[in-house]
Amino acid sequence: MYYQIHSIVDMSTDKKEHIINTAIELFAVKGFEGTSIREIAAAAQVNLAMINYYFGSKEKLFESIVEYKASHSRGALEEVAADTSLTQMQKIEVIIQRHVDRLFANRHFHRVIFQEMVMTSRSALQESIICKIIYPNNQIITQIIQSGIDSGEFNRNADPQLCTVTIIGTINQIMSSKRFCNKMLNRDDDETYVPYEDDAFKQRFTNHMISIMQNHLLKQS
Amino acid sequence: MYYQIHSIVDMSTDKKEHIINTAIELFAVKGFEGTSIREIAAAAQVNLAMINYYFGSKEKLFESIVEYKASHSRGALEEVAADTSLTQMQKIEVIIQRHVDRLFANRHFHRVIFQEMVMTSRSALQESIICKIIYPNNQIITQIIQSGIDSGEFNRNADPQLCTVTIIGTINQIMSSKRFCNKMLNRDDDETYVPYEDDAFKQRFTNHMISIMQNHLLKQS
Amino acid sequence: MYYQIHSIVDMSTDKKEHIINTAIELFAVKGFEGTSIREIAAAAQVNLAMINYYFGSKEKLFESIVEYKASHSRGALEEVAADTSLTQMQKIEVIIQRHVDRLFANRHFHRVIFQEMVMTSRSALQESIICKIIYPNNQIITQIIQSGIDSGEFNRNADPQLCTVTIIGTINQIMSSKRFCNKMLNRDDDETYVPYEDDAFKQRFTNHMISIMQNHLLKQS
Amino acid sequence: MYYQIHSIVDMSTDKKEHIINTAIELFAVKGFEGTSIREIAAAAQVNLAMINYYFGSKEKLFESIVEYKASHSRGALEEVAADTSLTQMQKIEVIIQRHVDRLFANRHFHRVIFQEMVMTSRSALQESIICKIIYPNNQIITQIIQSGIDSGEFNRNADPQLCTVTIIGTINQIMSSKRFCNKMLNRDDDETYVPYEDDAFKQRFTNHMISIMQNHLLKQS
DNA sequence: GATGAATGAGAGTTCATTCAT
DNA sequence: TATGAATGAACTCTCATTCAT
Repeated sequence: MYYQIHSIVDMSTDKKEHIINTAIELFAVKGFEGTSIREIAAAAQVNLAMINYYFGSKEKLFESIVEYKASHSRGALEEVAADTSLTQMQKIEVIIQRHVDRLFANRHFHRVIFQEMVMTSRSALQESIICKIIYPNNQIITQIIQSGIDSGEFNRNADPQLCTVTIIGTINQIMSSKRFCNKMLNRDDDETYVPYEDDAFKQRFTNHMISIMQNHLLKQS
Repeated sequence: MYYQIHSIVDMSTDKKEHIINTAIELFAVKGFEGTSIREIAAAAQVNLAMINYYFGSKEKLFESIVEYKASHSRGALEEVAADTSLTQMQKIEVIIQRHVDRLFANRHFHRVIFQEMVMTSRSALQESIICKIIYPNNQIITQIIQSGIDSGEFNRNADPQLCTVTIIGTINQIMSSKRFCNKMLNRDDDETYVPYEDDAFKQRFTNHMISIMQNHLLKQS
Repeated sequence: MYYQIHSIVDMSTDKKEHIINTAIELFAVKGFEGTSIREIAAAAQVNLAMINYYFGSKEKLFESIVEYKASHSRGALEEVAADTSLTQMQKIEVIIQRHVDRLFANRHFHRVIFQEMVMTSRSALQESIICKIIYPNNQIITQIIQSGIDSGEFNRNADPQLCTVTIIGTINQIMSSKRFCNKMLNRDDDETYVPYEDDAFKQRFTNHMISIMQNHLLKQS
Repeated sequence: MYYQIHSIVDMSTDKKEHIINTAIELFAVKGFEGTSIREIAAAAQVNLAMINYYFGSKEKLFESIVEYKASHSRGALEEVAADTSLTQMQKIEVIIQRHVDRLFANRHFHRVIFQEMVMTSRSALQESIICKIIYPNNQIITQIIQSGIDSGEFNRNADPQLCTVTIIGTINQIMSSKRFCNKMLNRDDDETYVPYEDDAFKQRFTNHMISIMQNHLLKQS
């Protein structure tokens, strides 16, 4: 009986997570405005009113998604940044690698976040996304580059802020649309090809990013 | 009577353009889903039914926007690509410069296009955006880089397709959100600052992009 | 064909009035909160969206009712007040007579207005009801009584403001509930008896009101 | 164990009263329809389901309020009516005085009752309000007046039933809306003025009511 | 006895679109 | 060509209530 109670408590948490994960997929495909809570409820096979019951409103559901994911990914980059056994360039390399890994694996969620960041309306959402997710991560990268410049490891002409923009902008561009990605890679004839699931492409992309940053940041002998 | 018809045609062309320009601004601010044709009609001071009458539907209005803008910007890059007096690196530099210029000047329109490209639903829109606007431009850049590699001007390890992604991804990242941009530049305390109107920032950004590509593409002596 | 067009234009106005009249009856029976615009639409046999199309919102529909009725009843009392051929007491008598007549005839509308005046929430509605309908009428009565006192026709101990409250409060009490009214008159056994349609009762009530005010206002010889 | 049960019973009685008092205040401000049991539960800091558990439904909660208050105020008027040391006029004076006192002090509750009496729907509520609270009180007043007429103390032309309506109608009109009241008294500029808490106004109002009834009921020598 | 979770019904509102003229 | 009127569908959200524990 205790276990029964326990499992029900879990079910409640599970249900929330279940709704969140369903919502992420739908938001990723159809956008925030384009997805109705009716669809989410239907897809998650829960009552329509449950969503407002749990999250309060559609916007708050979105914010819950942001909180949920932010809390699950926090500390990934800090660890690397704090690792004194690595050169700054090595840190950048590891961060690129991990970032690409993470985004390829969570591409649905990432697209949701990216879409809302791009949207000018719904300021509250944009604000929380930028402040809670995007900016903190970017700041870590910027500071590593700044440290590299200060220590003489990196080219003093490099622009730390814009280098960060290049790193995440390139990744975001790749993530922004499967169709765009395939078109660019001349794979648009193959509907079934998903670049984000192709390890070879992931390696190729990671190499490109690392190479770009090495060439730009490192002093040339 | 001929003149009458003619003037009416002109009037309706003007009206169409007027609606298109109004719609671009609203779509840019509130997104496609977030903007109702009621709002567009009100802002353009035309009858609500006019819009469906002229464009058929909301989606077709959007496609008209794409067509309209694509037809107005076509041939800008081809000219540069065909200029035999320039080295491939110089072509890249010019293209970066012009692209940044153009996007900063038309940032409202650009954001609309970008938003819809990111959205996975509304396939028809995405298809036409990618095929009519994004891909042709990218292809030109990719081919220039390929030519540079083939001629030995560029590093043979460079990845032409991903280099193109880096160029437009970095710019898109900057364009995607004023708030993000200001946050990155530590200007988020100043609500009135619009980076896209700041020539100094435009220069700084252009320099960064050119520098990145030079360091990456050019062989190091 | 011209007449056809004309009749259609009228239909539009008619439809608005039709909706208003339907809404008055429903609001009177079930209150503002208790009546859904779905019910109003069904009862008026118009499309649900029409109501918002015409009136903007449920609250604005109510305000339209107030405006509509206020504009139809304006000037009824002013005329009496301005009639110099009458003594102040005669004016009061005529006003009581007409007020009772009017309210008995429009008891549905009156109950709606009264209900919302009593409701503390929905301040905006209350405000407009009091300022546009109740207060102006009351002010006229108060001023007549004041004039009577000033001219020596009325007892100087009378309280003009509270006398007005007595006049309209007594009528409102009678109008407030058919069931209450019948209970008071020991007619609660007869479900079909509608006091507001009984001329004998109307006369009895009018006489009572006039008698009360005569005894209170007129100096006793 | 007995004590435990006992204490729980006491607790639940307290809780019931607590809920009732919270509900009275909310109903008075926002009306019956306008107040959700969620709000009541939140304001009373009890579980939402508690209210249905204790009272069965929202309507039954309201009836409980009526019962509760009716049982707490019963016998106030009977006492006066039965007092043989008073003339009928003195009884009317005392009743007016006490009634005004009681309503001014319990104006929140009174407004709830009055609102629901005015509402035509929810017959059951209206029925119990009229039968359990309003009618019994009114009947006492009516009978006193009838006794005065029969004994020759009062004017034989007076209408006992309608005189009762005038008494309670005037008071209800004053109680129905603070805003109306202040507007009538030319105090609508002062948001903070609460006439029901102003002893001077209470005296003025009581005097007016007594004066009206004296002038109307007493034979003029 | 007491409660958090869950639900179906219905609320007001807004939408893109169509129709009659 | 141009438009005010009208519509049906769908939206988010809140409601009173119930149920399993």
